[in-house]
Amino acid sequence: MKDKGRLTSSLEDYLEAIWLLSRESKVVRVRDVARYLGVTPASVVSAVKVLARRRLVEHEPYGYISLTDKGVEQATQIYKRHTILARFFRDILGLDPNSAERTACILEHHISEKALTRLTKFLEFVEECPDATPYWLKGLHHYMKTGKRSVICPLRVKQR
Amino acid sequence: MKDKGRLTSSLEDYLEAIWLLSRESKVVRVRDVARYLGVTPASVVSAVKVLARRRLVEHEPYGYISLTDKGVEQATQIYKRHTILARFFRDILGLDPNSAERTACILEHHISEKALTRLTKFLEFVEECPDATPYWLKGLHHYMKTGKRSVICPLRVKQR
DNA sequence: TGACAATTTTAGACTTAACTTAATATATTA
DNA sequence: TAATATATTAAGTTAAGTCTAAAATTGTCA
Repeated sequence: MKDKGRLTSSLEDYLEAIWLLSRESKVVRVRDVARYLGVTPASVVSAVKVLARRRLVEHEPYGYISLTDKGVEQATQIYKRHTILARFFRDILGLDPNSAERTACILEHHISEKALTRLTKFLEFVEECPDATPYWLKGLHHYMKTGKRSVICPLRVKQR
Repeated sequence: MKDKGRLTSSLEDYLEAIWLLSRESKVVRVRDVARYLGVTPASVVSAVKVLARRRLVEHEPYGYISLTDKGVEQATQIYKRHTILARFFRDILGLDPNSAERTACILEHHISEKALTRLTKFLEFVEECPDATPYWLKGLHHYMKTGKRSVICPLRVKQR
């Protein structure tokens, strides 16, 4: 039994779409996915075939598409990658929401589990610490905007 | 005159390789690139053709490969993306050097200019501030390792 | 200098991925 | 049950990235 490796970006998009749609509609049809992703139904069918071969979705001809447990797990992971990245670029790096989203949409297919874990911890560290934005983060955002360090930040002066 | 859009990941790798090799060897031949990237010379030739069509490299048959100004500029950009990402994942997120490198090698082909700018500013903010590691970063690293916040960090307590 | 070795190029083919269109098949429902 | 919506299949396209094998060129050195 060979390991099938990671899904392609495209297949991840299909899986993610199915998952997202199934959270709103109870049932997901080929047509829904096609509309959502802006492709023809035929494309969805062949993608679904691959996903089914990998036991990520179940699909009987002319029926609904449903996720297996494995499928849900993997879709969840993809979506988590997406949200973590979006939050990082938006809340930490101060990218506008649209750019942050677009960035997340691309990078979510390429970031490793290891890297994601660190990013997650980072966000946790920032967002769950005090209930307000940490001083240093304010300093960062001020620096991003003005190029100057706020007085609050550099408590320590270059020694020598 | 249509815009040609971004290079593919693969072509970026070729361009980057040529640039890197030209910093050590004065001249770069097809063979060098092939060895460096682990592909056949034939593959290099067809890649170089594409790069030449885009005026990123110059190459007369059976001759050396050299970068145009545009090529240098673009290669430099790619490499910058690489180093910024590697530094971020290594120095900020505390990923081991190998993982950080691998992550950078992949993401360098996908991150947008906008996102990179922010990341750059972030590193600048951290690395050029005091001459030592900022308190909060120490706190972050401590948190990454132990899962606990150091006493230094949470000065502010949850108010309600 | 001339032949052998190394290198480069070309031609052709292969694989994979991701699509499409157009025809056919199945469901739904008015 | 006929019309409509939806799904599937078959076949083809485009593109990227690679390879092998043969041909062309260049470099070297006895």
